[in-house]
Amino acid sequence: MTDASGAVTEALPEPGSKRRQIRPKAERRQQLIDATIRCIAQHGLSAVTMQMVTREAGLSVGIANLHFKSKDNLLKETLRFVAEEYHGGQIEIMEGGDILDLGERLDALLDFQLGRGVTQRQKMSVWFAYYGEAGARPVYQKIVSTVDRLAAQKLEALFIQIIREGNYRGVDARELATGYSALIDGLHLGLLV
Amino acid sequence: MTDASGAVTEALPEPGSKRRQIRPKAERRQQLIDATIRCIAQHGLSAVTMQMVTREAGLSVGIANLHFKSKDNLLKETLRFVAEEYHGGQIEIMEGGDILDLGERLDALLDFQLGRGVTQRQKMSVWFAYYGEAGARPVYQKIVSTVDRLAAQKLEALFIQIIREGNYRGVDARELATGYSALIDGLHLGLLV
DNA sequence: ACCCAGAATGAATGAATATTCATTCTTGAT
DNA sequence: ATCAAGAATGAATATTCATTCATTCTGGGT
Repeated sequence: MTDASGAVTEALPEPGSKRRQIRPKAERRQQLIDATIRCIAQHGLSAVTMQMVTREAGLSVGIANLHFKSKDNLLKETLRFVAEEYHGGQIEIMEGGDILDLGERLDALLDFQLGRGVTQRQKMSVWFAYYGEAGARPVYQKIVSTVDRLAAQKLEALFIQIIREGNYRGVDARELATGYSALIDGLHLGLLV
Repeated sequence: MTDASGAVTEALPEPGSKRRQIRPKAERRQQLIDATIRCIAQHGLSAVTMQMVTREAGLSVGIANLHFKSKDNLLKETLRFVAEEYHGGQIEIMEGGDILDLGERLDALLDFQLGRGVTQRQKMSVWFAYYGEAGARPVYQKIVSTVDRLAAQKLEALFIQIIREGNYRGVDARELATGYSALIDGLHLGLLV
């Protein structure tokens, strides 16, 4: 095919190229999960469709059911990814040996929890979208609560250390951890509106 | 019609009666909103269907579109109802003249916010279900933020009074109000999982 | 006793969407 | 070069669901 000037067109694979690319399974899964996150953040969990997600990922509809077996499963895996990433990051900070001072460690935790990029904001949208459905979906509840409980334990452990080190009296580490978590969650929620 | 004993049956409209009842518009609207709240709490916002809501209300499918013009509108009105009830209750406590002692007033507020019946829990589910979608739906955001802002102002006013009365130093009422609200929201969230 | 405004019904319609699968294409091994 | 394995595609299918509307029913007014 030639254009008006007679030059041969369609030479380089431009952005919207239809060239079929074969990539390993793991990469495609992540690509689809990332697309799902963006779709949920932008359109809301209840408006997400398979077509939407696969288009966002630049792939065909069939592929989502090839790598995840259903829409339900894709959503579940997306929640698992976000949950593990968020809580995993916290846990790494809390038990990581690279920061020795406890005060600094708490600062780093706060920084991680409240630091905000577009991506972070998107993940929070996803997080709360699932919270909204958690009451009705035991599967979601289980994923969230499993990973949540672990982070809560680490946080309590951190507070226990801080209390001991500072010789504070009359403070219950568990209550402190609960309150701290609730406060952070509430602040996140406020950022969404 | 008579049964074996000769007595006249079908006298009283038993529970599952098919007898068509005509009721004023306002009553039907509330009936449908209540059913919607229960459905969202039980099945999640994204799983709610018109059939589900009308069956829960014990009415036919057509009626929802008669009183609300669409599903979208029914959901919007349901959110408005929950938002106004929740924040209206808070505001009433905060500016109500029936409790004069400020400490007691704060206690009453806490009681209202954390007191828990089944109904309260259901409403919380609804509340957070909408939060999850708020990022994607300007309409929801507007409803929530409008009513939210007002409650935040009243809360700040209450804290200003308390700070003045107690002669506390170095405390910012606005920050205190923000933190208090976030803490309450976070605790509610925790209760859902 | 009769009417009728409008409340209520639910089968039918059409649009949206998850899922399937026959086919096409890519890549690495031989 | 050729081939096979399996990754990717997207048109077709089946299902689910919001919305419509022709029809039925109710209760207050006359």
